[in-house]
Amino acid sequence: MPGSPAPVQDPEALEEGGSQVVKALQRLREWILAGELPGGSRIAELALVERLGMSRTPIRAALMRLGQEGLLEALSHGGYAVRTFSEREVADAIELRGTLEGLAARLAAERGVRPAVLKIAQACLDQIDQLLRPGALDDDSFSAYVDLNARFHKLLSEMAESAVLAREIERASSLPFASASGFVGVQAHSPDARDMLMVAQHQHRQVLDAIAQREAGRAEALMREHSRLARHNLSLVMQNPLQGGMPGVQLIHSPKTATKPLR
Amino acid sequence: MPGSPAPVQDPEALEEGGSQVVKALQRLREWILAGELPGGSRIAELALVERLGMSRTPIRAALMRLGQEGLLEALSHGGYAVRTFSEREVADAIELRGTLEGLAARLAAERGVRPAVLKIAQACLDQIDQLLRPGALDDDSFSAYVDLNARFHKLLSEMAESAVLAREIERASSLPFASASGFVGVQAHSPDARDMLMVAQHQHRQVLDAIAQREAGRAEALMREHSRLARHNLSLVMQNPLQGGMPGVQLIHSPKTATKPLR
DNA sequence: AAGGGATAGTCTGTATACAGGCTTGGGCTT
DNA sequence: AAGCCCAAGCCTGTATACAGACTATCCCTT
Repeated sequence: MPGSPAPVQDPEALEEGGSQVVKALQRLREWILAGELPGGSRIAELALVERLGMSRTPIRAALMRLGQEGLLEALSHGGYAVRTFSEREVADAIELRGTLEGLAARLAAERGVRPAVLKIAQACLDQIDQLLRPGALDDDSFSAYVDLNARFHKLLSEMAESAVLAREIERASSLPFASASGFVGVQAHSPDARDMLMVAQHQHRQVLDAIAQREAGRAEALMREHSRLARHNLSLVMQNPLQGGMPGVQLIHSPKTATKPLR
Repeated sequence: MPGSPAPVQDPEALEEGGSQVVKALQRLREWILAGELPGGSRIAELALVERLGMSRTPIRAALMRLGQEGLLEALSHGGYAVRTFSEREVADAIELRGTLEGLAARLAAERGVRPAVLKIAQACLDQIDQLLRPGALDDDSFSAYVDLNARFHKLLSEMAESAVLAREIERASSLPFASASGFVGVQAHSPDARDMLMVAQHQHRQVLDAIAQREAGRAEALMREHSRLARHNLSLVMQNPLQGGMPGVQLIHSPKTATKPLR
């Protein structure tokens, strides 16, 4: 009998994170990327009811959303499983993001960008330059770089002033290893780290210049090429599986591991 | 008291369409594209409970999904509204699809396609040729063309053998006016109709040839250009708003109509 | 008369109950 | 001993109940 008073919303549950659905989304994403909920494992809603401390309804909503995001795989007979990715699928996802960002850069160049917006982006790049000064490359700098890099990429996607495209770029970047900043930390402690970031930063500058100069084709090509850095980092990780580089790596399986034995 | 027996699933409800969620999705899409549920109007779940004859749970699932598909807009204070699109947004969506299909064509050309698959695509184009023989252009032929055209585009997206990309192309084509076949019927009764289809068919042939010859750049450029036909049809519709061309046109508003007064 | 506040109605987010189906384990048969 | 059948348990899809919040209308005050 549902008549029991049952506080519909635990006050503490709302403390942060808005609705229960949002909270479930965040926690689930964390768990999947951290490797709890290992790749390929089926997700039982009831288990999540316990672990998340909420009812099935918001959990189901979160699972649906993660399914459409691509982090979960909808099983044919109902339910979800944590998805795994082949190296090629990850490479394709990176290529996809690069293509979309290239399109955004091209549209921005063709349509023109307000000087104020260009200024903001340039300021963002200036901050990155500060971080990359020789000898200032500690962990904090890396973390700051990741933030600024994400910000610059977001600014670029907004320059096209296309809600449709911006949304799709965000979608394509939702997989952590497809996102612009996903693999940056891979060689955080490699001596080559700074060199690669310098290359990336050069590309940032060139893209912004191309957009400012209304050189659409150049802007597009540059953004595509820029995404190849992530792909390079991907192959580094796969060849040399040193841990800790990135959340979610354990979801990438080598090609020979069967993709389908899930069920 | 929920103890009432309450047949959980009305047997008639299952007759066709699988689960209730799928049924709700189909009906809602129909209604939105047919112009019931006009653009901008808020969707009340309870009204749908009556009209769809099912409970709120599957309806909510369908609404969530349509929201992520882009046909509905999530309101800030909860609930959904039927989304409307500016002409530029539609043009961007078409450009997006063209870009993604271009990427698929390029990947297919780079990676190579099994001869058997190429044969199937060629057979598909042969069938379209048959339809386009002079003088055989009635409504049935148009309907058949739409089907074959959709099939060819789907074959192309599969040639890249990238699940990630195929999925994204399907997503980008989910808006009817962004899909490859969306605007085909626009000038069904125009004297120029056959001419344009001939152009499209020529591009189909060239793309397939480029892929077979492993000419990746050419394949990509051709698919992008191919999407410009849809964009041309879009501008035709907007200049000359003769009705009946396509389901969902009423969701496209002229740029001056405010986009935000929803709430 | 106009504006502000209070109240009632409606709606969404969440929790829970129920039914059918799939999976899994054990027992039986050959 | 191995394979098949049956039954029990769990799990998902669906329906419904409840509580907080927003909206809109109406009345009161200035």
